[in-house]
Amino acid sequence: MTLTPLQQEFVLHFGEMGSRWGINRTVGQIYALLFISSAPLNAETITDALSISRSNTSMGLKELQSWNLVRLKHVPGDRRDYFTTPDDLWEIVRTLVSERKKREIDPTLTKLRELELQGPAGDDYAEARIAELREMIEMMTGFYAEMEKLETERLVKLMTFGSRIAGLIEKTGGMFPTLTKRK
Amino acid sequence: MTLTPLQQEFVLHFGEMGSRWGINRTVGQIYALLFISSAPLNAETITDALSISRSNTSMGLKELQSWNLVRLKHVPGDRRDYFTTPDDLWEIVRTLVSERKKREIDPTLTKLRELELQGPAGDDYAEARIAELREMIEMMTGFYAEMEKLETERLVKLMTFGSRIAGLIEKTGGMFPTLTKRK
DNA sequence: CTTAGATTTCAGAAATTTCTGAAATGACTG
DNA sequence: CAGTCATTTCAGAAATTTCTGAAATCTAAG
Repeated sequence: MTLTPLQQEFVLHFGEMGSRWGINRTVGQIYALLFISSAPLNAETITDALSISRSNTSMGLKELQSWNLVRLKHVPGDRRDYFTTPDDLWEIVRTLVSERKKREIDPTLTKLRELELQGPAGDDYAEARIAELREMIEMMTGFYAEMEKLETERLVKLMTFGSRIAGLIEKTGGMFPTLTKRK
Repeated sequence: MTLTPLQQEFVLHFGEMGSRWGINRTVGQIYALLFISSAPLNAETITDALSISRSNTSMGLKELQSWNLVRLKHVPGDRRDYFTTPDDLWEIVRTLVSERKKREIDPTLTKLRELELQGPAGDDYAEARIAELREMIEMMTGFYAEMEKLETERLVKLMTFGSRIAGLIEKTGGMFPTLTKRK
């Protein structure tokens, strides 16, 4: 398969960006290619579209699968595996956020709690700082847990009118007295 | 300077995590060390607390400065540079988010717009996909721009009562008619 | 059971990133 | 403006990550 110039440039860009994230260039390229392909692709096709080795493709796909970022499809009468990305961009974003949280945030939260449990270490400042950090992460993950429950439609509304919401808070003292009275 | 076991473990953890982000181990460790130190530290101190080379410390600090994650202080009568992290965790988070946006999101948005301007490339699916992605990123960065304006206090409220807000949207038809009538 | 894809694994090669020590630069002090 | 201390730069060394080709494994079909 030969890529159109548009595809080519898109794929290369995501390869570059991939490195700024935690993922490597090839994985970024594979993902980008699947993302802009209307039909599922098999490993062979990816391999020659990106001019990489077959084994590299295999590892890249494995990595993407471990992130839940690609879907496996089967074409009747063909026993090769075909891959796609979900059509729904929101689904993709949700997956991305949730996986990054799992890998980047959760282990840290666990570690911080662990450190706190080890009890007073005679280093008040460090202890206070760790507690403070843990509390902030807990607040943010708590918020995230709530957001996670919302359907796409409401999330879009929230984002589209985001800022007004904050102003709105001030006007809801009656509904949520604890909300405006706190602190 | 010798680290307490608590500091040691904290620093090592952030070194590890650093790699899962885009930053390297040493940079993560330097940041972690500054974060849990009550007073500003100079390069020499960091160098021997972490057992790394002086030049590595210099490069790490430079990197952290380019991220705006670290503040330079001066101790009267001492001409060495001293470094700290901001006391306010919210400030740190804001910086982090804004820098990551600048490095990870903005260049992609620019690239996508650029690709769209190159005009019809006879690849309808890819073009549609790119437009869709651009729109989503625009919505999210728009939302972010609004959030950025909020003071900490309101942000905390928003996060603490996050989920209820979404429910609230439904009840504000009178205030924001376009909000509930859309689509 | 055998054969023919298809995919995965893995050890080493290649590429990239990180780290170091030495030298260069900068900047304050007497 | 010479001397001292602090910081930065940089070329090469060391470490790590990524990639490849060959071999191993897996799976469906005959």
